[in-house]
Amino acid sequence: MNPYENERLRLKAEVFKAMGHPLRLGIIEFLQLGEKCVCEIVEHVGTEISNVSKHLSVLKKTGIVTDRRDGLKMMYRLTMPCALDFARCVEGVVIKRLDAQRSVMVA
Amino acid sequence: MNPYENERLRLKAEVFKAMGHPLRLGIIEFLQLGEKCVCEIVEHVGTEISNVSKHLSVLKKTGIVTDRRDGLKMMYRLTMPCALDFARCVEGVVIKRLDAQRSVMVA
DNA sequence: GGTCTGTTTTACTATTTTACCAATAAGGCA
DNA sequence: TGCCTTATTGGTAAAATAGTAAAACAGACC
Repeated sequence: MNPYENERLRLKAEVFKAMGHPLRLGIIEFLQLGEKCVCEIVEHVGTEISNVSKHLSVLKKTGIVTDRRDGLKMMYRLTMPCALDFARCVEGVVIKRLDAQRSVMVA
Repeated sequence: MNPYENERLRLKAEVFKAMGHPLRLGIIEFLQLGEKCVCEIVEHVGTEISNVSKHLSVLKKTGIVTDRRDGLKMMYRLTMPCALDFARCVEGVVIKRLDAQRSVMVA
């Protein structure tokens, strides 16, 4: 593994890592509905606005979302559509695990 | 966001998080070539075997890989093919950033 | 049983991430 | 200008993660 290869993996891992938090994933899914302001995102995910803002900056840094100002509001939108394709795929795996958990709980 | 929704996002984020480490991503890409033993993986990624073992357990826990014993060796293989599709997609984004970095270095 | 090989687990330290709260922008409007 | 709304940044404590080395484990083979 040469330096270029290491850097490639590091950048790539950064994208996955950015998506690897429930709140950030929730934001990404919400943004599928279209451009949203921070205030709408806060309302949807239900946590401190400062917390949301920081998570948004993580997503922005890796290029998953981008923002623009609209008056007082900052509008965020997705810039990596393929992220959603994969998210859908993972969904299948996750649903299985959720069902398994429910079976255990019911039993 | 109800409890089920939260749990769904948590599990889903776990998959991304597992892929969000350069070493683990390197392992995943290596396993595209087919089933490999821990010793081969160690040689490929170039770090302590105990470290590789721990990363493998993370990947296994989330269902990205699975293992089987073959004599003394533990063989690992991918179980989430779609992970690769997304990885390829992210690749495009990453390559752009890498190129940008190189431009800066050259300039 | 004893020993070798291949792998996992444990114990430890250093670093990173996270959530919360307070403080600080930055734009709109009286 | 002053004040309101919206969002970001800084600080801090708690929790999670990563890497290393040593110990433990599991199967193969004598």
